[in-house]
Amino acid sequence: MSPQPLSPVAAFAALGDPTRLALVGKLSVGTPLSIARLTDGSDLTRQAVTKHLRVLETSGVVGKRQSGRESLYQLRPAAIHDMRAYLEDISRQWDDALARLKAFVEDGAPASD
Amino acid sequence: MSPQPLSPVAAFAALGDPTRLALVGKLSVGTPLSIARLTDGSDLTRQAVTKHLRVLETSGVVGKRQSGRESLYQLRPAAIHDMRAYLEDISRQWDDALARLKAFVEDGAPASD
DNA sequence: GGGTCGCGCAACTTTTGGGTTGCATATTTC
DNA sequence: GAAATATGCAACCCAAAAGTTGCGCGACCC
Repeated sequence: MSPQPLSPVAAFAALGDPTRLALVGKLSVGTPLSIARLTDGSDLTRQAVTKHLRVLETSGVVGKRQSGRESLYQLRPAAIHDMRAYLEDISRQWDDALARLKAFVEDGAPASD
Repeated sequence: MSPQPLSPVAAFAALGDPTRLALVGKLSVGTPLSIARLTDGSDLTRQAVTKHLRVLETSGVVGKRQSGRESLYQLRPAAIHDMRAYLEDISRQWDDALARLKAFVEDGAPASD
């Protein structure tokens, strides 16, 4: 079966490449696509695309399914969701920090514990 | 001034490294931190950290400010926000696609135009 | 069955990235 | 002003990533 989302790092790294992000874009339309299909628009070799897909699959961003002679790839929204959650966590921490700072400035040094 | 968020690709790539993601984590507490401060926990050289910070800055994830002899780095929530928005866009496209598929299955082929 | 289509594997080349070391320089501190 | 701090810059090293080519093989179409 497809690997569950691993580290957020791997997922971010997976999207941190123009080719792979483009692939994710194509897959975001929902329809499972074959390697040949995914290679079409690009100016890369099928092999290059294959390698990128492997990276996306390993990081849990996409899933692979075999259908006859073709390998169909599909987006895994769970991975996307996890990344979003991670970023939201960072945002939240930041907002909390700002809120504490604001309180500190307005109320004058509150008890620190 | 600090560069505005560039491509989402650059931002994702910036977070796609354990060291840099850790740096972002440290900076998410809100307090601006110097390079020496950011290097403390790590087992890397200050130079290595400096390079990573440069990547984070170039991609717009963090901002740099000079204070005397030290360089203070700070998170740029706008960049984080942009990444979230990007991921949400992908999620939305996916959900829409699924909804269309569901409608198709339940209602039987609706007019396609 | 023969031709074509879609892939996988392996070997190899070329960039890019992560890290280090060494040295120079501006700021602080005493 | 001397010592200590906090950085910046440049040259280098090594490993990993991106991409290509060549070849073999199962799946499909007529």
